[in-house]
Amino acid sequence: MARTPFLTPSTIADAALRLGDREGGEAMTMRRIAGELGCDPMALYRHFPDRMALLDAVADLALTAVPSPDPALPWDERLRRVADDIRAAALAHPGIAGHVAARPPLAEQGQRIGAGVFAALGDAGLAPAEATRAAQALVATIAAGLAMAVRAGTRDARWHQVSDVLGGLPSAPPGGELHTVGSEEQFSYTVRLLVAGIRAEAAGSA
Amino acid sequence: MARTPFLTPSTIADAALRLGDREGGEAMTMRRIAGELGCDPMALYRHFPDRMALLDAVADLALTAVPSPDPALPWDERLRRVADDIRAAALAHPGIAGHVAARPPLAEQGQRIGAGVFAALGDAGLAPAEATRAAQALVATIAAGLAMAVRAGTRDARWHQVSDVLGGLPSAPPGGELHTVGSEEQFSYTVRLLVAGIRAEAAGSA
DNA sequence: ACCTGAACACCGTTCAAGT
DNA sequence: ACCTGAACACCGTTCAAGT
Repeated sequence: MARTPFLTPSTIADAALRLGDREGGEAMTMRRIAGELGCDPMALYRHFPDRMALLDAVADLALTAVPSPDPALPWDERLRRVADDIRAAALAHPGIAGHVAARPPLAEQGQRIGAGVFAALGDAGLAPAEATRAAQALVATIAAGLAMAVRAGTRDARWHQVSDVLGGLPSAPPGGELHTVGSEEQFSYTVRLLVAGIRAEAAGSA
Repeated sequence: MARTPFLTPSTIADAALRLGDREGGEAMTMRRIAGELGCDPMALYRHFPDRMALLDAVADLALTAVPSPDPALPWDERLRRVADDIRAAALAHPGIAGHVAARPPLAEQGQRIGAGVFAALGDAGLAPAEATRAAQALVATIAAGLAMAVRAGTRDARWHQVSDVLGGLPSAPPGGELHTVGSEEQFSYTVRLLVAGIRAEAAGSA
């Protein structure tokens, strides 16, 4: 009676995302996802080769909320916005955010967003080969910032020590000025640094 | 007879690192680390509160090979070198490299290296509060590049698709020019972009 | 003080059937 | 074609003893 009539990759990913939202990332086991759907754990293996592939699909699903970069905006604004949007979309689903950070999705949504990033870098004046490298750098940076946010937001107290460690060094600033590790401000700052580097690169090769 | 007389955090971390080097990261379970030492798995809990804390110690141990940045060098050269050195030290121990990337060590070695980074950023002309933010950005970038290298180097075929995906976009470069995801070149390029951004930031606030 | 051993409450995944 | 159920080979960790 607790069984759903259909089982598709999409209904499975939906159920897993829902479960992760409700009970956290560690709850997303094959057994408990199956429980959410009212089916046997093994039924999932008909639609995904293994657990990682299932989580990849959930991660991609979470990125549907990210708008495609608007070509009417300046390229640097587009890059900064897409970074913020990816961060926000991932953190809206804390259960899968860690997976998004650890394995940037390359499925449907990932490719859509990647194309927007690539176009923005082209408009920045980078040649295709440079744009590819810069896109990888940007993906890595977004992933890293997101990973920090995920851990800072959950129970990794170690991350609060980063500020303490740096703050304890000679000539450190008064504590109040520190940006929290994983904060939106710190994320935006890092992306801004990278975008400034891209601008310098584009100017250098122009 | 297969038992070691002493069990200390240091001998445990050594054994775990050795095991990881020999049999890979997944082999570093409490049970198998204990097997390497010839002791009961529960004996490890007398020296570490849980598995994560043990792996943190192993990760920090792997960073002993990273030289402290040489203050005689220009600040940007110092930053680029320490990034390369961290990457090399982590990849020299593939079993723990993923953990270094996922949880940048904050213990003894991490603090030593962090102090060197902070000093270099001060020499770049950044005020302490800015240097703290930039140091966090650099740590995030190194961690992200390292994470890419770890996955590209092991069995995550998905990562080779990144180039394919970007390469399949309109106006993509000829395939041969692409830097492999996770390569040393791509890592250095990303760090270089960030350092260029830091330089721009320092110039702007000078 | 330090280590052990059995047990608890789980995992992902394979395999042989079921309908 | 699609799903099930039992089983395999593991996990991290708690708890009550041992020496």
